[in-house]
Parts: sequence; structure tokens; C-alpha cells
Amino acid sequence: MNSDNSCPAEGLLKALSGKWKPQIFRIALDGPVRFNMLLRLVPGSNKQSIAVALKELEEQGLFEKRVVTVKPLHIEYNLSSKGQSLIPVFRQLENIA
Amino acid sequence: MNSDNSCPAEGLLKALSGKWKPQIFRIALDGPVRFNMLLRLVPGSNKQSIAVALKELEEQGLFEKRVVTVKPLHIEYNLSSKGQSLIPVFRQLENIA
DNA sequence: TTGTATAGTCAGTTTTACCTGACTTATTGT
DNA sequence: ACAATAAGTCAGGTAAAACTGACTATACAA
Repeated sequence: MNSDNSCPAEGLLKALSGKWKPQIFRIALDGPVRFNMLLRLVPGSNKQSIAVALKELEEQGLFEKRVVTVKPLHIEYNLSSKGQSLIPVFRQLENIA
Repeated sequence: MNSDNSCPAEGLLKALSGKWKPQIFRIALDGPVRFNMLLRLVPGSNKQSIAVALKELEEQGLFEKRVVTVKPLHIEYNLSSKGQSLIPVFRQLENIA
């Protein structure tokens, strides 16, 4: 188990690491995301990977899951306040890259 | 191969991802780092992992390797200018965490 | 010349991450 | 009633990341 924290940034970096989470987070900047939507939007992705990524982003407290009880009844994921606090960081990374 | 870049931040996130790179980067904020130094400072690490991490950080252009030709002749790694541009981002992550 | 320190490499194994295809459950639309 | 869409789960397999222990090479120091 890793909670050594001599490096506080480690947890957040891990929360955004992996093959799909950066892309998913990026898309979530533009508004709520949904499972099948991501499956369509993220080229090369698959159900399992999207599901795992969404679960981890939620567990890490960056996304919030909610059931939307309108018309065709769906589930959406929004940035939590912690997730939103990452927006400027993410933008900064885009500038540097 | 992944150079899709619909997500510019992805490369930098990857460059700081993995079990050891965040800690190593964090230490490098305080000044030049060296192989055996990291082996001592990073608990639970091992030669191989440190070597791979340093190589990747260098390849990604965040670290610069140089041979220091003084007395006991050693090798040190410093933040490149790109690496330095990540400092405020890293600090921000520490604040959010 | 024997030993110690630095800075690694290499082969083999284990652990973690990711992928695939089949299956599920609930809610709609025709 | 039948098919479609949304949002998944599950088992099994492959690929990537990390770990271990043994080994190498160069420079000093005693």
C-alpha cells in the first residue's frame, strides 16, 4: 500500500494516469460525460476500459456519478469540485506540451 | 502507437506517470539528483526502476543528464527548461491534493 | 592489490494494466 | 411482443510495468 506521502502530488497524478483517463478527463471539461458517449468519442477504447476508468475517476473523487431522471433516463458523470480544481492545472499542461 | 493528440496534456501526464517518477521529480525540485542518491532517498525503490525512470524522464525531455567531472566524478540529472516549466503545475497539484 | 563507491545492465519472474467477446438488466420505441 | 439503446459485468487471455538477484565497468582510497 502506498500512502507514504513524501510526495503529495502523487495521488492526483495517479488519478489521471493510464491509457484512457487523460482523454476522458479532457472531454469532461466540456460538460457531463456518459458511458456510451465516451465509447463513441474515444477512438480505440472499449467498454471495459471506459468502465474501469470512470470507476477510478469517481473513486478518486474527480468525477461524480448521477442518474438523470429525464426522458430516456441515463447516467452522467460530472467533474466534482476537486475535479474542477484540476482544470487550470490541465490547461497549463496543455500549454507546456 | 499513440499520437492521436486530441488531448495535448496526455504526453506530459504519461511522462510523470508510474510508480516512481512523481517522487523522483519531486526530489529533483530541490536540486540535481543522482542514481544512488535516489536509491537511498526513495523507500522501496530498486536499481532497475530508478534507471528506467531516469531514462524515461530524460527521453521525455524533463531531465538533462550530465557527467560532473569533479573529484569523485559522478553523473547528475537536472530539470531541463521544460522540466522547470512543470514546477508550478506540480506545486498546484500539491495544493489540491 | 584489495576493497569501496558510483552507475549502471541483463535475464527471468511476478504483478498490474489492458483487451476481447459473451452475457445481463432496465428502459424505451414500433 | 420484439427489437434497440444505455450501461454495464464477467471470465479468460495478452501485453506492459515492476521486481529480484547476479553481474559489469570505472574510479578512487588504503
